[in-house]
Amino acid sequence: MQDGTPPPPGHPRETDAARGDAYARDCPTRQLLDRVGDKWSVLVLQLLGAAPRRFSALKREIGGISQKMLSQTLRSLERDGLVTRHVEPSVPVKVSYAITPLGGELVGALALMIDWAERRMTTVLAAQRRYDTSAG
Amino acid sequence: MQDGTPPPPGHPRETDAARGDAYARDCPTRQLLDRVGDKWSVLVLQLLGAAPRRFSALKREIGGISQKMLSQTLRSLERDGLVTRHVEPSVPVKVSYAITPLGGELVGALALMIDWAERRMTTVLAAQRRYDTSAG
DNA sequence: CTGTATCCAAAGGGATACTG
DNA sequence: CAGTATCCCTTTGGATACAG
Repeated sequence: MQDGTPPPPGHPRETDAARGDAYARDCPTRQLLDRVGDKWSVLVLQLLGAAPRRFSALKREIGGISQKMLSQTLRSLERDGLVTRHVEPSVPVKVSYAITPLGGELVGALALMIDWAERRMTTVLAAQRRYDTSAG
Repeated sequence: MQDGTPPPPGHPRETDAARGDAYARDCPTRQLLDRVGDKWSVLVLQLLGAAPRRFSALKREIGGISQKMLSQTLRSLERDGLVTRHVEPSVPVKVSYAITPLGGELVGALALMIDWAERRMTTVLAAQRRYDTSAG
């Protein structure tokens, strides 16, 4: 990586050589994906990005998510400062979640990726089939 | 989801009601994250997005990735049509990987997300610390 | 209604050894 | 050099039961 191959843009510079494990671990992108690359986070963020919702509404709309995972995902997003939690002290209790400004930013930053997925995933699926049949 | 809460933008419409598991499974975003949300794919895509590289170069630059995972990640990206593999029949053999136009598109679509991560992950980390100390 | 706790199966991923 | 195969530990996440 010293003249022929330019480094990829947008990474923590490091002293460049001298260590091998630098690139992966300080990488903010990896830190982000460690948190929202799981099975449900982006889905929840998107829904909350459109409008605040109750726990049960999220559960119903996502469909396929377990109570445990929804709870866990929401707690994680709350911890990250991406969503807020509001408890209405009624009986039974009502809890609603909303996106924070920071979370809204992230949803915005994910928009292009989501767009790409919607336009191109069929192409990817097709490539897979080609690969599987020709090499399979 | 019929008047008060608008649906989030950019999702497969469905017949809307009648099934619970719709939202999650047809979602192209989930399909994408299932493939590139893993530990190494985005990192590899970024590197190859900047310039083609040999297997060993990737291994060295990423540092922390095992041979097995690099191989597996590259195979998966190749299968998805995001990178190409070129074998130079020398002894020992030299294999280099390059991004495809489709893969380049994806790297572009991820740019905003990566940008956000680099600008905001410290904020997220701070939020986590606040959450952890206040809630104990 | 909104969780938490437990149990368990499956997937992810590292270390190591081996191959062309 | 560029993989593949194996072993094995860790993590993820679903099902279920229970609680405020």
